[in-house]
Amino acid sequence: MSQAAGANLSSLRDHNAAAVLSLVRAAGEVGVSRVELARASGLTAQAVSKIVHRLTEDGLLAEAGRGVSTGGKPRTLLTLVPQARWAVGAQLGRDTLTVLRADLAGGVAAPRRIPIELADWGPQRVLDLLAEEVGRLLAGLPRDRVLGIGVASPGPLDQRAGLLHQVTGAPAWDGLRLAEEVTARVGLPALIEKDSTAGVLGALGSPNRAFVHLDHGLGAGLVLGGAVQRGARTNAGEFGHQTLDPAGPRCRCGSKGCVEAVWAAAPTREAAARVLGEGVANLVRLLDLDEVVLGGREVVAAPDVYLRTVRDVIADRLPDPEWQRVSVSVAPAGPDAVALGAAGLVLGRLFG
Amino acid sequence: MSQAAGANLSSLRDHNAAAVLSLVRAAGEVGVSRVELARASGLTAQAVSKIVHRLTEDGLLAEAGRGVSTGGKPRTLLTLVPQARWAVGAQLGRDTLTVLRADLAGGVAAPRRIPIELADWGPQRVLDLLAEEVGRLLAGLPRDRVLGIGVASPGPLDQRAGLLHQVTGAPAWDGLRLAEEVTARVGLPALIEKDSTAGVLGALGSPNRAFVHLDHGLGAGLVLGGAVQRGARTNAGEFGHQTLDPAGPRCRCGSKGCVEAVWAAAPTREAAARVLGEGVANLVRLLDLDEVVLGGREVVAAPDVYLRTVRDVIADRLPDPEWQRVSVSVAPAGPDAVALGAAGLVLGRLFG
DNA sequence: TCCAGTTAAACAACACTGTGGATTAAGTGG
DNA sequence: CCACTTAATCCACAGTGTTGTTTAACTGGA
Repeated sequence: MSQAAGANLSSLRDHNAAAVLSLVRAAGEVGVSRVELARASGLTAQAVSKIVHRLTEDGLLAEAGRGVSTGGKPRTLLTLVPQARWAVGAQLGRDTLTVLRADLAGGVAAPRRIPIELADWGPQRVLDLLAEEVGRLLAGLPRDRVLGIGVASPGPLDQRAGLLHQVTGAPAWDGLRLAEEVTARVGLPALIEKDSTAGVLGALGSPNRAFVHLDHGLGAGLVLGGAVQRGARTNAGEFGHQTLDPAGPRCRCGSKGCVEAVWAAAPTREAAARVLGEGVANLVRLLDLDEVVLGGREVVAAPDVYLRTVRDVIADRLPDPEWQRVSVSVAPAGPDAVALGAAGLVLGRLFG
Repeated sequence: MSQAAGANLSSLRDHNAAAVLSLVRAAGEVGVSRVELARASGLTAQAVSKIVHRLTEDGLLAEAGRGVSTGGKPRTLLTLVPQARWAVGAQLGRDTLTVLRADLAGGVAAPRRIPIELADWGPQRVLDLLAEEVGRLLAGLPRDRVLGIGVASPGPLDQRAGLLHQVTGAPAWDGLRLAEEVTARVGLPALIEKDSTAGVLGALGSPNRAFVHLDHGLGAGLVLGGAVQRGARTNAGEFGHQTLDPAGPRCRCGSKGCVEAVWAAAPTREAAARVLGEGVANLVRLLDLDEVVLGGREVVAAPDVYLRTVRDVIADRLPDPEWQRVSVSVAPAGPDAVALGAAGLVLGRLFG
């Protein structure tokens, strides 16, 4: 419909390599055999054999023991070599800069959270600090094993062009070519992403899932049909400004009764969690999700309240047993979820 | 992330053929040259040449005049041969069966709307009628030029498995293997789709768009990131059951203040359209859409009211000029939009 | 201990994809 | 008439996954 892009033989090779790599990653530490890869990918055994050979030569895969025999030669198990490649992930928060290194398996190394004043300090000082931290993070690592850096930022922004729009309350950052600036400073390919969207890439999960980000505002990162959804202007996920109650309080966006405004005005955390639950139930039903991951500062502060309440509201609002099968969880990486997702954005290119 | 499917050389060929075909379709009756196709697809001129040759032999493309010379040999323009292939589209409505034939360019031939009683008549009678109509529709057409039939139905349903769930108010249809039944009766490959989702395929459009379907209920069909979104249980688009006002009237789904309930309770059509506008504004903002198409019986009855009001509400709710660029329109195929989309589902396979 | 049977993985020849360089087709303009 | 330009094709080729065959490694019964 849109991306009528042709593919050539090297695209084909890369695509299949990514498919195999992705399947091996999904298998985790247990490993998978070549036969299983062939069956799951639809490729022939011979093709898998060749692809695995190439990936092994590149150091991305390794053999890890054998499976049990079922009457013949036992399967040779393959696993990812997590530390064959790295990606840097960063989150520019209003008052915190988070930086970390992620390996191929999504493992976090050397996470750091540094207090900053995003609005007051302005881009130069913050980005210099970022570069310094990245330098520390990559000290001693061969540069050709570092795929790049992903930077998550509050929106709105232009993800494709790599530039920021008017970040609320931080005019100095307006129009900044963030991706270019970062590349120039740290010497790595840089990608930028809205914080809530980055969050959804922080861990593997269902092809139809959302990351609900409770920080200063309310945002959502969406993976639908197996693909990250950014929308026409790369600003999808404005979950917080869905009208939930036309009689509700006025929101900073100008409208009345946005989820975010109602949530912020709730008298107790329990009540706020119920409001969130309503919004999440809407989301689940509209997009037919089967997984919702909660993250962000507010969730980290009170994971149990949010988890329990959101589950309750969903059970209440979606009584059909078919719809009950929605996994609601808290992002395992906790306060690093968004930065890890930013790194995941970079790693994602290897996995298709 | 999910579909780690491998691809082989024939997938590659089909993919590129679809890409080229899709570009030619997008060019419309003006036509495109091979050089332009090469540039747009990223393929080499030679590859495009070969692909066009194959497609021309299959009768799908034809040369249609020459462009103007820019100092050298003028470009040979290519266009789709619309009637090289056909697809049948059908919509099972509660009180109407719509059947039509669509060509490759999305042109409608021989549309028919027949009064039925979906719930009372039951599957056998309705499907026999469908088969009869399809027979009439395809009389004299070589069968190998008919790609298949798409059938749109009220949800919920399992699109992948091709079976219906409990269609509200029509228990006789519950659990019916609709795709199989249709194939058995009309002798064509059959695909099924939720009516609102089918609607979004009724015409070409933005890669991030929604079809908002106002019929007995309110549904939405979503194309995001260039792909139709069906969700985990292939029931995405439950737009009507988004809570819009917790103090609103009780909905047939059990919740209170769903968009659908508030909409249905509106005293005037103007008021109903405003409610719809609120819901659409939520949708646009959440998913960052740049195109919304309105369709369904209620819209056909009063297109102007809905069009104007929805545009007004969006302008009001999304004041940022960046967000203003949302095209709101009424489905050009009018009452045939959903059936045409069902046919489009089948045709879509040719275009990737 | 041997050996037929079974399953996994690799080897070898091959078909078919798009690619790159050279060639032909069909115009423009002096 | 001819140099020049642009479009499209011809031809040899590199590289992908595929098919058919062979080797590796284990099970289990004689």
